[in-house]
This record gives sequence, C-alpha cells and structure tokens, in this order.
Amino acid sequence: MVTDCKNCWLRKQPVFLSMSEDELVFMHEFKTGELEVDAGATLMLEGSNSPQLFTVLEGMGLRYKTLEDGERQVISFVMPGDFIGLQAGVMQEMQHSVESTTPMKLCVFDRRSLWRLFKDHPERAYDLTWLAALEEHFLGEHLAVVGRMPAEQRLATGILRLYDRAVSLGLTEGPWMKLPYTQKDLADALGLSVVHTNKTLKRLRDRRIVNWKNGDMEILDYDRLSEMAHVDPAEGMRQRPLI
Amino acid sequence: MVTDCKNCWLRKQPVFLSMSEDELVFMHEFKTGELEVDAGATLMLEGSNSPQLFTVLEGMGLRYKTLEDGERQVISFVMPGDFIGLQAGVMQEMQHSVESTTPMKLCVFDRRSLWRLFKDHPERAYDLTWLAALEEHFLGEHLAVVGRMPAEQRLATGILRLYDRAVSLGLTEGPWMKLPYTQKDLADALGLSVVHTNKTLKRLRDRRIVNWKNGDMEILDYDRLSEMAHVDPAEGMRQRPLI
DNA sequence: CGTTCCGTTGATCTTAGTCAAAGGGGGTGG
DNA sequence: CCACCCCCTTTGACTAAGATCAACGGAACG
Repeated sequence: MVTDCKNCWLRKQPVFLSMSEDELVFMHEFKTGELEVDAGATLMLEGSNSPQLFTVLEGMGLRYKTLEDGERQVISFVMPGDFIGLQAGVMQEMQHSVESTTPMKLCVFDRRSLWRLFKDHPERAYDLTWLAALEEHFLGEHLAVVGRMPAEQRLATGILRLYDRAVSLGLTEGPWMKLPYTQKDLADALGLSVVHTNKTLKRLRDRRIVNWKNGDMEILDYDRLSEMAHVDPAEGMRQRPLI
Repeated sequence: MVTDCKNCWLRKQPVFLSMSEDELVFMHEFKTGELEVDAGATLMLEGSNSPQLFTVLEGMGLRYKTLEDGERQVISFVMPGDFIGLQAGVMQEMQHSVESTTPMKLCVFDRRSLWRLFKDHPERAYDLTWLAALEEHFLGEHLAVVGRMPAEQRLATGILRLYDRAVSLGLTEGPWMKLPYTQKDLADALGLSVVHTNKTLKRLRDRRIVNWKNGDMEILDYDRLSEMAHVDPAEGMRQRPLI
C-alpha cells in the first residue's frame, strides 16, 4: 500500500489533493517499503553510507552535526515531506546525522534507484533538485539567524518558521501546534545555551506572545511575534511553497 | 570559444584533464555566452528573478543575505567552479545576493535550458544535483561553525576551509593564496564584529600561524591551524572532491 | 521511593560587541 | 604634485549579551 504517501515529494500535487492512478503506479516503482521507527532512533549517522533514502510521511525529527568537543549544532527540524539522505545518495557519505524525535513513518527508497529516477523520470528528478534548492534556501536563512540576530529575535524567528511550516503542512489547530522538541534542541539550533534560551522563552511567555508547554506550542500573538522577527507577517506563508 | 570553461561543472572531468570533442559540442549546446564583470558587480540580487545562470570560470565573489536592520550575513565565498543561480532556475526567485569581489569571468546559461538539461542529459542533471548537495553540505558545516564555535576557532576553521578549497582548485602557490576579501567580509561570514575579527587575526599573526596582508593569505603553520580548528589536517582535502 | 531527565531561576564571569580615535594607502581633483 | 578624502585596518577603553555554574522542582519511570 502506498496510499499513505500523502506528503511524499515524489508527488507533484499538493498534500490535500488525491493521488492519481499513474502516480500510484509510479510510486510502486521506486518505493521499496515503509519504515516505522520509535522516538529517539538514529535514521542517518554522520559519516555513514546509508543504502536507503527516506521521505518523511509522519512524525518529526532533527538533523544535526556533532563537533569534536561534543557540542551539537542542529541543522534543521525534520517534518513531513522532507527528503532524507540526498547527500548519501549523491555524495559518498552523510555529512550530518538525522534522528527521530517522535515516532516516525517513512517512505523508503533504494539509493541505487536514484540514477534511474534521473534517467527515466526527469520531472521527478527536477522536483528533487528543487527540493535541494529549497533546503539550501532554508539553510541560508538559518545561517543569517544564527550569525546575525540577538537571542530574542532568534527565538521569535525560529518559532515563527516552525509554525508557518506547520501551517502549510496542515499540522496546526488554530494557534496550536505539536512541538515535541526539548529546549536544548531549540538552543542547539539557534546557537544559544539552554539557560539563555529558557530565560528568553520566559520573557516571551510573560509577554503573552507564545506559550510552549508539554510539547504543545501556542502562538498567542502572531503579529507581535512577526514584528520581533522583523518579518512581514504575510511573507512566512510564501516562503515554503506547497510541494 | 568554450575552451576557457576549464572549471565548469558541466564537465565531468577534473580541472586538469583536457576537454574531449563531444564535451565541446555539448557545451556549445547550453552555453549562451561568457560574461566578464568588474569587481563589485552584483550578479544576482535577492528577490530578483534572473533569466541567466552562471558558472564561475575565474575570480572570486560573495553570496550574502541582507537583514532588515542592515546587517549582512555572508553565506559563502564564491570560487571558480561554483554554480550561481540554481535557486533562480528552480524556484521563483533568488533568496540571496551574489556579488563579485574581484573581476570575474563567467559562463552564462539560459535558465530555460535547465529543463532541457534534465530531459536530455540526465548525467549532467545528476551532476547538478550533486553540486547542490555539496553546497548544502558546506552550508551545514558553516552553520555549525557560526553557531557553536568561539571566535578563534571560527577564524581558524574559516581560513582553513578557504585554503583547502583553493588548494583543490589549484589556486595556491605553496603556502600562499589570493584572498581578496576585507576583514568585514570575513566577519560577516563568521558572525563576528570587524573589531573582534581584527583582534583575533592579530593573535594568529603574532603566533605566526597565518599572515594575511594586502589580499594575500600566507599559511605559516598549517598543522597548528588545523589543530585550532579541531580538524584532522588530512580531512580538509577530502572534503571537496574534484568536480 | 530513588533516579534521571527536563525545565526554571539566581549569581557570577567572560566573550565579544560598541564606541572612539588614529594610521595607512590609493585614487581623484584642484 | 599635492591635498584631501574615502575605505580599510588597527588599537584601546568600556559595555553588554550571553555563557557558565549551581541548585532546586517536578514529572516519568523502573
């Protein structure tokens, strides 16, 4: 069964459209299976050479790099629709690790079929490259956040991006979204210490802008949050076009 | 004439091999011309939708983003062999700006021919995606540097990467390389202030590790530099495989 | 119940940012 | 040819943002 692949990048249609017959056939050609993992599983290990590539169907995770001194830099938050393992597919080995934060359901591809994809399905190959360019864009944004913003703005920007992305994936309920990460995860993404992250979050809470508790993020004042992030409120929505 | 395209990614061979006859024919099919620009030219503007894509043949430049408050984050240093404009080619518009720091010579492609490339030349499309994955890798590295390293280590790592890359492109003469950027450029890349960058550079100079003067970078003690960057000296070379 | 992991808070310290001023070319126009 | 200016570098003095250290509370779990 492949009907669960609602969010897979191999589909050209947005998430909310139904899947056509030849899309189903197409998916069967590449998909080698589905994988379900528990929270805390390592999907890709830095330096390894995974034979499998994944598309996230459900659940959330983290991409990160570990430095020599044990410090960790979170590269990005993994959400449904994300492709995992392009580097392993196209270069020799992964340059970062990926791990699940919640239980996840993944669509599995064989790495060797990637070349067949380029050969026989140029539009899908194009989509894949588009996805890589998109990822590159988000990394660039992230770099600017970490490199040039003060703590409060980093938090605001980070939370805003997570929320906007969840909105575009239909993962929100009004002002609520599931945010299963720890404050350490967020701190490691934003280049801050946990303590300072905690104190800055408290300020946002006291000012009734966001409320993050027990894995649930509530956006109390979207406009003020956008303002703090110095981002046009409407712009966020435009940034991650539907896949 | 296309024989100048020594460093173009459309070639599958490493730089130092000569170009075969059908590679020449192939390049003619896609190349629309060559562009020479002065130092300080803006090749791509954030938010714009350039109809042209480039491969760098000669010269060096900068990719950067400008924040609302005027701060600038340098995303990466542009060197020969780099592809410019994938985002414009594949997404709606560029998400960062690119400008020349020295005079540059560029190989120009038409954006619309990108699709034709995917359709008719899957190996080249694959190469392009490989290049995108490589770029993503370097961005991830860069993020970890900016997010998690103290100033001295950032400098060491940054300089080391620049030098290693120059080595793999054959742009060094022994311990020397041309590094035409300002200290502000480097500071904006590493997420530091100019003043602090300057003082940290002074320390490296005093300790006879590097000597950067008038656009010429001299690596006096490669081993100590690697040590400061907490990187295995040999590893740097492996990181950017020949294109 | 103890242990562990995570969040919270206060006190203290350090790194890096800001401000300010001076020096050094290189280019341009008088 | 000189003077002025602009841009970049260098250096010192001061400030502030954020890191580190330490301790405690609470929830989950064996």
